Amino acid sequence: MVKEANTPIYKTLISDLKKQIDDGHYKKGDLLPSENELCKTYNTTRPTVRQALSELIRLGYIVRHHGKGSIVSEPKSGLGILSIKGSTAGVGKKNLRTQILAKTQKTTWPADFPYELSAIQSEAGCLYLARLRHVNGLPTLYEETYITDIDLPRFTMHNLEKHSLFETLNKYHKVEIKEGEQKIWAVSADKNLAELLAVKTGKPILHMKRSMQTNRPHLTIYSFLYCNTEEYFIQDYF
Amino acid sequence: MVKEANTPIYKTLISDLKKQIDDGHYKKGDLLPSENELCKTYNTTRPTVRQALSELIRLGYIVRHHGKGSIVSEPKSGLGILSIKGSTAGVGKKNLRTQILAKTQKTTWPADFPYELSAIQSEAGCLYLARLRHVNGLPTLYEETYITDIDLPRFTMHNLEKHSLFETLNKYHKVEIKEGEQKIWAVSADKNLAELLAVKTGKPILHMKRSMQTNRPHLTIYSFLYCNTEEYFIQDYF
DNA sequence: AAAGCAAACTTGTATATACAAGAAAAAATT
DNA sequence: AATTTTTTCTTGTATATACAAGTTTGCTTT
Repeated sequence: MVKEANTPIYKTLISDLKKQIDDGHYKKGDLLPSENELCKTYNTTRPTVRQALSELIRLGYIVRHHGKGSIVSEPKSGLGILSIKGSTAGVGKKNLRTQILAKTQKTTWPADFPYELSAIQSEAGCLYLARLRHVNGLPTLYEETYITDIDLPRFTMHNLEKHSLFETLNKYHKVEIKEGEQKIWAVSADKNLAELLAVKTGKPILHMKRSMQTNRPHLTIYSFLYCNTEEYFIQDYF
Repeated sequence: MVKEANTPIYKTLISDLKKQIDDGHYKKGDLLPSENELCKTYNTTRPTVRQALSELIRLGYIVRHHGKGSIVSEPKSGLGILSIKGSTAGVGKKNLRTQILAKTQKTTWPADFPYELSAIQSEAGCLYLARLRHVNGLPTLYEETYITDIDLPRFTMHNLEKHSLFETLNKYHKVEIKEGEQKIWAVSADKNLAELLAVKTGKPILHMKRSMQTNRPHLTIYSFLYCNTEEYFIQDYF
């Protein structure tokens, strides 16, 4: 990446420290250099250093302790990942089959898309896919996913039947979920849903609309899902 | 509320502005007073004002626009906080009434408690309360809460009708949610639920079981809730 | 050796100031 | 009247400094 001359000092500091933490130069529990040391290194003053550290706190990279210093903390992993669980235990890979109803394809955003899109996002278009997850042979979760199509070359060729979407995004494109928001409803299965999930019309179905920000600017993942929670349930961490 | 003399200026500013936004003095889309105006009002300097505004951004209360000002936006509450939203906008404090069905009381953990408890937690016992939230007069969310009873003196006396549980825990006991886990179902309203939430038996109801770790060791908050999502929905951030 | 104390760190809060850059309003020009 | 320019107001970035307060270290005293 070409660094612009006008990049603010505090932003340089943020990316430098982030990189060093990601690369393992500073590990979990390590103490970062003190604010005054960072001032010397970057030839700047404490308010500027603190501005950078505040951002790292927000991102979950560090915690600060009064009188002690900045301690590297675990970057939250698994954030935003939903898993299907049974009443006794988790659902293993053997019992889970993913059926692709619509292969990953480049399209334009739907006209009635329920989230506001930035100009850049609209311009970029999106990748769309629809999947149906079967647990022990039972269709349980229907999910439609929209991903901003920014800098994801050849993403459509990945086989998302065997590997999870988030795994693939992370492994091949270094995309990480930073934060997200979800809206949750309990709805009645209409005719379409009843057919998809093989339940009777009127059955309670869990419905979620989710938007997830990533470490890549403008790359947002949107997910709309319906889940039959009769036998299993949805679990997530925050 | 008794204000301590040593409260930092920026914290006063945060709570003042938060209050004015919550109370509707500043509405969504409104422009907050400029940083310089706030400096005059609070007899302080821009860095201090900006420290407060940064926190309000983090909390989702405002967005700042270079050259324009600070614009009030919909507050996204903190980690683990669930909020009830309507299809058009958030549910304001005016429209939300909290009815206490079981006052905060010290008890032992239920025998059939669905989460594993550590020895220390079992020993400590728990505080229990049950609440029913009405939105625009409609009973919408029934919630049972269990809190490990560790170092929370006189917690039972707080009035949780007017103030949120998390606010109270944070304000008076400096308890913060660090991380959590939630399980989600869509269930059918049984007779009991139907009566509580004033719906017909069989209506789809959102059910969640949540456990939340705090910054205090062993202090875990458990919440079991049922929500009628016909008119409103549940929203959370991660 | 152990306890208590002081010094030397650390981050937390705050003042005062300066200039850059984006946005909007006012003034000047066409 | 419409357009352009200027001014003014806004937030963004940064320096320099000061003292408060929590934590650790090492010294001093017992």
